[in-house]
Amino acid sequence: MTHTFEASTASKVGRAVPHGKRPFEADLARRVLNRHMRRCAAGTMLVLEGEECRVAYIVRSGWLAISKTLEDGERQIVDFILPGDLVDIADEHRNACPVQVEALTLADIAVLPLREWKQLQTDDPAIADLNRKYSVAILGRFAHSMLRLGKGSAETRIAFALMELCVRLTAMGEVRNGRFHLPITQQHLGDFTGLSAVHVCRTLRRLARQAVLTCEDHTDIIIHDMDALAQLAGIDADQLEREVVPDAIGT
Amino acid sequence: MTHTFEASTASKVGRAVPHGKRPFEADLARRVLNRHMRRCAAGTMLVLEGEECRVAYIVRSGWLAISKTLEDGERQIVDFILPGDLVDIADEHRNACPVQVEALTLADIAVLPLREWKQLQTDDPAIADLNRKYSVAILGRFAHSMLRLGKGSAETRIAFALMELCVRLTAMGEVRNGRFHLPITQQHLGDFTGLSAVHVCRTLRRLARQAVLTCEDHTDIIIHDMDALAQLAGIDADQLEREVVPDAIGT
DNA sequence: CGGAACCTTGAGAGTAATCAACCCCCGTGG
DNA sequence: CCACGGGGGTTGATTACTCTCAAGGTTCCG
Repeated sequence: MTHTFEASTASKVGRAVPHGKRPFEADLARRVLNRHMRRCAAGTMLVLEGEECRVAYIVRSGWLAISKTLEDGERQIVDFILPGDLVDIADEHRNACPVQVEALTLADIAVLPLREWKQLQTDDPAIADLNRKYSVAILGRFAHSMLRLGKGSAETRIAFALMELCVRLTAMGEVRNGRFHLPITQQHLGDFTGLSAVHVCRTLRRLARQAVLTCEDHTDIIIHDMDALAQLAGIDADQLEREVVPDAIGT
Repeated sequence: MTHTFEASTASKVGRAVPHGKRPFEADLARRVLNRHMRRCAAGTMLVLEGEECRVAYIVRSGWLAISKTLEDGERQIVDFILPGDLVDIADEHRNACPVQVEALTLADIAVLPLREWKQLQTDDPAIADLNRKYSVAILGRFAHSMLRLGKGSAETRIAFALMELCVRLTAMGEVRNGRFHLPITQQHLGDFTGLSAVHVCRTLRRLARQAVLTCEDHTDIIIHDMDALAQLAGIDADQLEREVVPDAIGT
């Protein structure tokens, strides 16, 4: 039973609310969360499209994906969920969830029944506030993604996806010298950017040839020239952080 | 002063909550809304990207677009706002809105300061509930749009866009025999589907040649074969309604 | 050692963008 | 009344980007 909500995660999550308030670190929240921890293998489906969903997820470790599938099987990843993130897509008023949620890596997740999750927000206004920030951040990410999907070239989309992940991981303290771990395949990146895995590969190689970034061990990304990447993505890194990272909202 | 929130609109909006509850028809709501009515010419920018936004909009008549622009000027329409819809993108915690809101046609809009909007929700739980439904609907529309933008062909995207609008307009009673008014240019449709205006035109003509639909007067669409359109869009019309129309959520 | 999953690269095909010309409709002003 | 201009829409020709198919490479693991 190693996967409880103790120090390491609590401090990481706590960073989401910098100025002294750390909702998920509060005794109450930690106790509730620990009661619902669950470990999921990579590939586990947490919510299937069209099935009902009456729980909220708070991720302690591992990456999740929220995705949606076309009738012919083509899949679009709508959002990546990183450690410390909150997934609140449940809707008590309907019995069919419009999206799918799956674990991309081994993941430790608190699975909160909707009632307890609401209670937690009622009991601790800071948690309600955090929830609002996550909603705002996800809307920001959606708008950005739609813009790139609709009007961006392959280079723009890849550059943007990497910048978004880099900015979010930076806020979690997971980036050192422009280097971060990317525990997903090129296929996943393609499902997120609307490109084929083959073209993701080509685009990454082209960026590497331009000395913008390097891929290492197929699992790490090192960004050498953030300005060039921002130029390709068509966004300023600071602005992106404000619009996409819950930690940066309202501070 | 013709643009007050009286019978015609109130009943249309009221349809959003079928079972006897009609929040925007209640005396209180109507009085507050009428105090803030504003008429906007086509092309009016209500919110600029990057500027602060401290108001909510409730549309009485006319179409709006929520859009986002790339540095090179390419624009993506993220969502269309129809009569009776609610736009609540304001965030009291930051001073830069991530998207732009503009009137596509002449429009009558209630512009509610955030404080009054919140008060209204506090005073009338039915309005708070309505707000939640609109949030859920917009998320559903975003997920669908992202899927089509990422993985759909031009035909799929156009078919989906028309189906979404048809379904939403049907819920408002604005569709008769598959025919509805589309007060936007092909350029707008292109900005929404991520296609060039030229290719929107070609695709519409192809659909017309296949007898799926007809365009009339450049402003009306008549859908002859909804099943074929649904097939192309990759979605069932009933399912789409449940996921995209606030009226249909939680009923 | 064999297999599986993923990455890489090349060649060819297909889709949508761009450029360009023309049309139509409509409002304006001579 | 008509000439004019502007905004959309339509169509064709050409270009460019991305997909698909295919083959081979690497790493990891049973």
